[in-house]
Amino acid sequence: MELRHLRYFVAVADEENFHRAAEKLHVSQSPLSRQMQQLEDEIGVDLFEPSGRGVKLTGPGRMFLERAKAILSAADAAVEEAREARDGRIGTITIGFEPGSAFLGSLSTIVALLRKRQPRVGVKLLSMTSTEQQEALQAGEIALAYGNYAPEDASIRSVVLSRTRIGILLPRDHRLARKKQLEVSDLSDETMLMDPRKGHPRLHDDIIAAVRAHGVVLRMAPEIVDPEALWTLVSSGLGLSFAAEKPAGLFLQLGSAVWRPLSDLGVELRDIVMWRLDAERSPLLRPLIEVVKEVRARLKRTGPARKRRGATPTTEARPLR
Amino acid sequence: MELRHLRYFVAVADEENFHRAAEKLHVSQSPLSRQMQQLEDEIGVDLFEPSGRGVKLTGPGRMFLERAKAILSAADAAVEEAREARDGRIGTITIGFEPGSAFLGSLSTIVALLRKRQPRVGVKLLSMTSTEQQEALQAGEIALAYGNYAPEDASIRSVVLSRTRIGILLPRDHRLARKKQLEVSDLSDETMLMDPRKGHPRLHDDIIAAVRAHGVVLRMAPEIVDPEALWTLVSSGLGLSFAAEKPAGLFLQLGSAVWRPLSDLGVELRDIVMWRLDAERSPLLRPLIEVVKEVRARLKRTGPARKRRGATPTTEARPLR
DNA sequence: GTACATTGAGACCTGTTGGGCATCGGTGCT
DNA sequence: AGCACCGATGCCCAACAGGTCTCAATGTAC
Repeated sequence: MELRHLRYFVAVADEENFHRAAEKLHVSQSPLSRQMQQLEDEIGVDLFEPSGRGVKLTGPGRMFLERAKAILSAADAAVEEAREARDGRIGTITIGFEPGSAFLGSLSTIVALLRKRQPRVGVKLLSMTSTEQQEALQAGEIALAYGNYAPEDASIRSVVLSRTRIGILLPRDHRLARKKQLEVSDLSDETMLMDPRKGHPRLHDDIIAAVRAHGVVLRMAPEIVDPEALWTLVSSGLGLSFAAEKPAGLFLQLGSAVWRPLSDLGVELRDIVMWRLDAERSPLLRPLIEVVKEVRARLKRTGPARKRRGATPTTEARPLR
Repeated sequence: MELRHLRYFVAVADEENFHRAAEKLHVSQSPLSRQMQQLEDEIGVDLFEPSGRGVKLTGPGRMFLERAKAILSAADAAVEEAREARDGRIGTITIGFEPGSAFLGSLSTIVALLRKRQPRVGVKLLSMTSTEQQEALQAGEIALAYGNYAPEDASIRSVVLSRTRIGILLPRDHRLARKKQLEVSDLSDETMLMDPRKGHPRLHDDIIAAVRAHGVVLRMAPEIVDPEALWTLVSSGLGLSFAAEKPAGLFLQLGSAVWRPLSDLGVELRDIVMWRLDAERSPLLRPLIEVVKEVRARLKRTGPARKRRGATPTTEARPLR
């Protein structure tokens, strides 16, 4: 059975007359008759019965007519949908992001802006490490990556949305809390809480290496299994923790811990958006990349990528998660 | 675009490999490639893109795949449904009935029994006069007729389910109410209420003719527009009315009117089921006809078609509607 | 009732096209 | 570098969709 059979069948059923149906279909009556016989033979059901001049549908034929019409319009819709997808009006975009370490604020701004402009384009977010992001980008599994590390690959374009200093989260009544600004050497006698390495292996390693470069060996508390607990543990005086300056906002209400910049760590947290160069030629992804560039321009205007180190410290901070 | 294109497309998309897909489809790789090119050309969308060895779907291709699978299974379902309809397992049966005058009790029994045995067969009830029934039966618009008059046509088979005497409905305190049994001549001085002729033209005419045969000319009240009001009007003493013995059940509670048999009217009300002879060869209708015959047999057993005239009268009665 | 018009089915022919075979250029794996 | 495998392409053939003509059946008009 082919769609041709259904198209012919619908025409004959509508006209109840082979000649008129043939005319409408721009074929002659004879092949039309044969196609209908073929259809009836194939499904083994009589679809038409003689009726005065012409034919009319049998009971099963009436039911088959409804189905046939549905199938034909489904076929038309499928083609139309494919064309819309080709033009980027519909589809699904998959974005890989490093959880927590990314400024989800910017990511959600990007997604919200895209949804406003391309409401029929779906967005799927996948949480992954920066290494996984590179692989997924190359494999085409994600169209956009949102994280802290841009690859050197020339086929990957990256845009830095913002930079954030990494400092230290410490109890309000800790002796170091009196200093406006800390140095790595200050940490040599402290117990450090670190959240699990597997979430951000590279950032984790970079921090450890930067500290080691200062000749400081950190005393590490056992890895925190539940990163949500980090702030609470710091507040309780169990240890200090590295943390980004920009807040996640969730833990600020508590106020029993404060954040101080680390002047000589040399590691900063960056929010970077990455995509494959060839993505810029995709009708589906072009609007998304437009949005990313606009968001970057907006951030540049409001706060020109805080590059001045040692600026006013703030208690606004969040754990590295 | 034909279903073949979709079948091939689904196979290639599933296998991500033209050779394997061709093998599965029992064609060679070459025509498969060409069919896919043809499909892409027709809808104007690239569905596949090279990927290592083999191919993989593009974004639009993935969306088209879902649609294609849906269309193919819809086509299979349509064929399966047509076959089920052919075998009478599904479908819709239209029944024409004379409203009110039919013992709807038997009709609903028949329908209920059919629904139990063929739960996927729908029943559509159309209200019509006996004349309309004959025409609709012949035209094939209804498969079954339920009414008071069977045609003489040899191509129509009819089964009498039950017979009911026609008597008189009269106020409880009417002088004739003292008699257990009335005769047509008793009506000569009475005002008769008749419901509109158009509902049951033939029954109406038959009664008039039977009365006239006794030389009695009825004094008629204006035709009742709302047949529901008949019982109330009789109770109010505005006149008498012809009525069947078997109750509709609705008006019996009132009790301010009674029913008496008319011994010499010679018109009785019959519940008859009719169908075209060729219906017995229809797989859809055969179970229905089976049910009708069973219901008749059951009625024969319980009350052998009350043929004895002048039996015990009853106040159970209903207007002729 | 007869003559006529119209219907769908069937025989026959033709042109298109789906399918097979062989080959080619390209690509990933060893 | 060699090899195996991939999809694309040219060429051929056979199947079949479609056209023309005809026919038997069935309504319809007179």
